[in-house]
Amino acid sequence: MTVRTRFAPSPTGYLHIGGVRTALFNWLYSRKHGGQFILRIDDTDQQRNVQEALQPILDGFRWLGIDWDEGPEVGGPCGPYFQSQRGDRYRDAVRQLLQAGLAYRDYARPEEIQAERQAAEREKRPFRYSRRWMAQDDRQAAEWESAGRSAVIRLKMPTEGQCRFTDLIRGDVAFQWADEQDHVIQRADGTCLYHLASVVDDHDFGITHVIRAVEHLSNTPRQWFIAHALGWQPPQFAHLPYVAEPGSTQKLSKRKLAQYLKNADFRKLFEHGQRIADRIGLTVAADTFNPVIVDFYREVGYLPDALVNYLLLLGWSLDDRTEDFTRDQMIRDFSLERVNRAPASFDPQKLVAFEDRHMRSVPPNDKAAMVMPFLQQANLVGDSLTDAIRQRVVQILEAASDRIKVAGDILDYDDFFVADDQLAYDSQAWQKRLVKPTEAPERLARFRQRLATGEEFTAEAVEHLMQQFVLDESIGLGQIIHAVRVAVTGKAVGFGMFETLAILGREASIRRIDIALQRLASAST
RNA sequence: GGCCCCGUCGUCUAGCGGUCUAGGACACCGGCCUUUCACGCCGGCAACACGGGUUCGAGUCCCGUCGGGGUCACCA
Repeated sequence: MTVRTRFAPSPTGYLHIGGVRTALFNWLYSRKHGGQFILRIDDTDQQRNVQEALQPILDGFRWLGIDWDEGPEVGGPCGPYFQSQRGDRYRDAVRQLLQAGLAYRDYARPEEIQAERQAAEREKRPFRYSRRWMAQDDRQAAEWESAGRSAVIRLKMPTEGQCRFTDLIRGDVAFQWADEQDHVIQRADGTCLYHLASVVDDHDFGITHVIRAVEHLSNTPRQWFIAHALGWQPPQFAHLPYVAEPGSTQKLSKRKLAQYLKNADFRKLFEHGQRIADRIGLTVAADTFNPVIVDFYREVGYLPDALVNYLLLLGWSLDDRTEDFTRDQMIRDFSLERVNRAPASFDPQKLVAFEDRHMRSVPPNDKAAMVMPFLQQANLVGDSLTDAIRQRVVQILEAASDRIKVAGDILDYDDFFVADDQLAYDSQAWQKRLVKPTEAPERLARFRQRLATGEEFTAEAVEHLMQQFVLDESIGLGQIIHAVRVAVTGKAVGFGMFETLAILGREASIRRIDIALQRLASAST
């Protein structure tokens, strides 16, 4: 039998990182076994604009390189893949359940159920609905209806024995039927609920393995019951541990951003992203610009492969040392047996380490392509890219090497793209390197004269020049280099000084030093 | 509270009865390198929740305790 797995997001407008991991494991499992991965949209309870709320999710998966064989935008033989369009199918199933006597029409009012529940609580016994308003036949139903009542359909769950099944991750599990409820599967208005819909879809789509978060483990008995009641063999189940908060064992939530920001590592991750977002004028939407949501990583220029690689290792491992996986390797090596049972907490530092490592292996031209949109959005380069700009970007990338961890980090080197007289100076660096050392301006002026001489203006040539200058002045390299750096980049830190000057070129370097000297002169008068 | 799940360094994990004085990675702390920031290299700190069993032998099996978490909808 062909392996068929699925991921069933509800259209909420954002892709949660825990959801991505679940989807990834499903995708990997299907790819590993030469099967299919299906995307189904759980919009049974959605009144909002589904398409609009779905787009970010589909975009997220595409960006991550998690493709689906059937589902929205690609179709497939089992469609429609939107639950909102499958109501008739669900109602057929409910009818079948009713006929088989495994579901019933319940005419209880919500407050009546509530009263029973409270009574049970008061008496400290587990609640289970009495079936007081279960219609025995059509006559009784008609009677209650004429009394102004309406019916929901409930499952007629077993009251004794247990539900047993083998979970591919957790092993044998058992639940007492007596602890289960007669869950509602269809509302009075005829719409059906998640559990029913999910079981019907899994069957209709030929899903063989349901790989989902452990939150669903306790839902499994009722779904198991529905499947059997409909005469179907339930799929295999595999319940993944949830992804926990940084530094905690609680489930990661997209609603607790403010709380997570108290965690230093999480905050650093967020603020780094936020700086980039500010620079490109990204209107930061509070509910999606959040490291718990995938959009965050795409917007600031993370590598999808790094995110995926990190997520892969959150709850799964191959052995005691392998950490870096290409897509092919992860497909080859993935297995449910090696999924962990304990929750794994989201560690921003480790994610960044993966990003860093993956970024190192990106060829310069690819990196340039990644970085270009950020320069454009920050208005540092125009929409049409000239060869000169491309060349400069590649030079910067080479000089910066692994200092650029995410594509948006290119903005740390904005000084290479602004006009010489528009350069912004870090005031602390300015003070420390140009104002406080009283001899700095004059020395800088002398160095500027040297820069104007010589033939070539390569990094090597500039280095030579500076070494000679230091000898002649009988000073250490540090006594000139910092002043030059602040003068030409405005910043206290950067990559190699000689590369910096070479990329800037002789003309701009000299002009920037002149501008800095003028500023110094006018400030001291 | 009922039911269920989980419990190895700060974090992700390896470990499927002896080779574990518990291995790797990230982080952290030193040192080296160095024009800054990084990188790199070298070194270091750091864990089997606890208590009983079983066994010649337990991180590994069993029971209990404690701790953490999930879930208990006419949400998905």
